Amino acid sequence: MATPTPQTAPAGGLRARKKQRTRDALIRAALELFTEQGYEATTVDEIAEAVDVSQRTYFRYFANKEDVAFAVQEMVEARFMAELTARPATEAPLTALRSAVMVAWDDIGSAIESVIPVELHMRSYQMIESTPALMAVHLRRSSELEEQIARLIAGREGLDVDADPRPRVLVAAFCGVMRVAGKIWGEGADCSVASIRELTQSYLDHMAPAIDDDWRTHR
Amino acid sequence: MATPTPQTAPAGGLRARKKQRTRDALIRAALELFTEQGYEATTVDEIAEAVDVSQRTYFRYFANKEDVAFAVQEMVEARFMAELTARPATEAPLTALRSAVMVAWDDIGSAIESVIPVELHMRSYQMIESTPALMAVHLRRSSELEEQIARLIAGREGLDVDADPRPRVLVAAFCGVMRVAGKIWGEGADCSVASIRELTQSYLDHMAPAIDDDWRTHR
DNA sequence: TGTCAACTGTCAGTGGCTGACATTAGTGTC
DNA sequence: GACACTAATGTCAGCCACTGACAGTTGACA
Repeated sequence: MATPTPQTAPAGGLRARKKQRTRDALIRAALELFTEQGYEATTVDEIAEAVDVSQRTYFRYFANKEDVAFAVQEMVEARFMAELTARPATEAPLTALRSAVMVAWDDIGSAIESVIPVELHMRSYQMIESTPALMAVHLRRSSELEEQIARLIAGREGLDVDADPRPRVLVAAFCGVMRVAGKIWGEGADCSVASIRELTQSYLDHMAPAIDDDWRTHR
Repeated sequence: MATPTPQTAPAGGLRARKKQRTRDALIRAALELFTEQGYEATTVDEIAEAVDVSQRTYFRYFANKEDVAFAVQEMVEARFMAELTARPATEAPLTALRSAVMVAWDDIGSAIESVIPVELHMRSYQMIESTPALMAVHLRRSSELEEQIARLIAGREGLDVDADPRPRVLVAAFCGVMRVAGKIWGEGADCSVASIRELTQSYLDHMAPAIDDDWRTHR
């Protein structure tokens, strides 16, 4: 179960706070090691040692070696889903998705900072994109999120997600475009939140035109 | 299975034929074990033992435990890419993609049969979709294929895939929709090639309408 | 303060995967 | 057919991810 209180909240008693501290330390240490010497070249023992806990303890916090790399990402996704849920039902589906992303990008930076430096998160993102094993997990996680989004969209529109293909189709197309934007961002030089926000906007603008039959008439 | 193509070709010398036989046997044994007792519950030792080779030999044919599950899939993808390459450049991008898929589905069955029973491949597909570790690899492989397709489409249209976002955007949306179709097929009861072909067609038809702003005006 | 439960460390063991080296078995040549 | 050459395979040792079992430690709470 993910920590329900990710913010600077007092977080219950001493035991709970200690746990949170260990978890955050493991994330920080892991990401630092991964980005510095590479994911494969880093052993779980090293991560555990850096935080001064046993390997066994690491595996009590994270199910496997990959999971720790997505701890921050999980926060970001939760934020997006919250924004999407909050969009008014009067908005058209694609408009709601688009707005939720845009709003989410605006305050995700500070949320990340509560666990690790944003700059480290940026480097981690690039590392994920360039590490096959992590890329695979990243994509699977994305597809699970995709399913959640489709159900939410279907709910807004009063549709049965299994009977009407449109929610899944739209969300698949939307997420596909988002993934491309993320990839291009990772390859680029500008590691700012502003740049990914802008890229997202631009790519979503291209969605409808790209589906048009003939690209040659309107260059 | 009429075998109109020289699929049963002599394939070089004895050594080469033996190698091919071992490889096919490993695939068959692995898929049979995976689908019967589950992917995780099957060890590489079991697969190797079923074919009467050493574990080390298995790893000389396949880089890891996952790879063997995608050997047939790889054939299918190659077939699709060949069809896509063969489409006339006068076709609009989405039309070419669509046509290539449709043509490919038509004769993929017999190509698969040359290695394993189609029915086993169907069960394997479902197993992949329901095994997280394999699903992750499946998605990564798909995204790599996606990149190839985008470059091919860009080439057809005389565009720079890095400068013009439309190829990647279209392909991302297209592949997203294809993936949803595959998923729905895997969940359904009809395990025929005809049914996935039909599903694909139907879902692609929904693509453009789904992107429209308002779903309520044209139900 | 003492009891309980949560957290952690240690240890042993399984399974995926690799490098090194010896052995076996097609291939081409005389 | 004997012979060297080399690809394919088997064996073995070892690393690393991951897990179950058990014991020790430390917050929580009456």
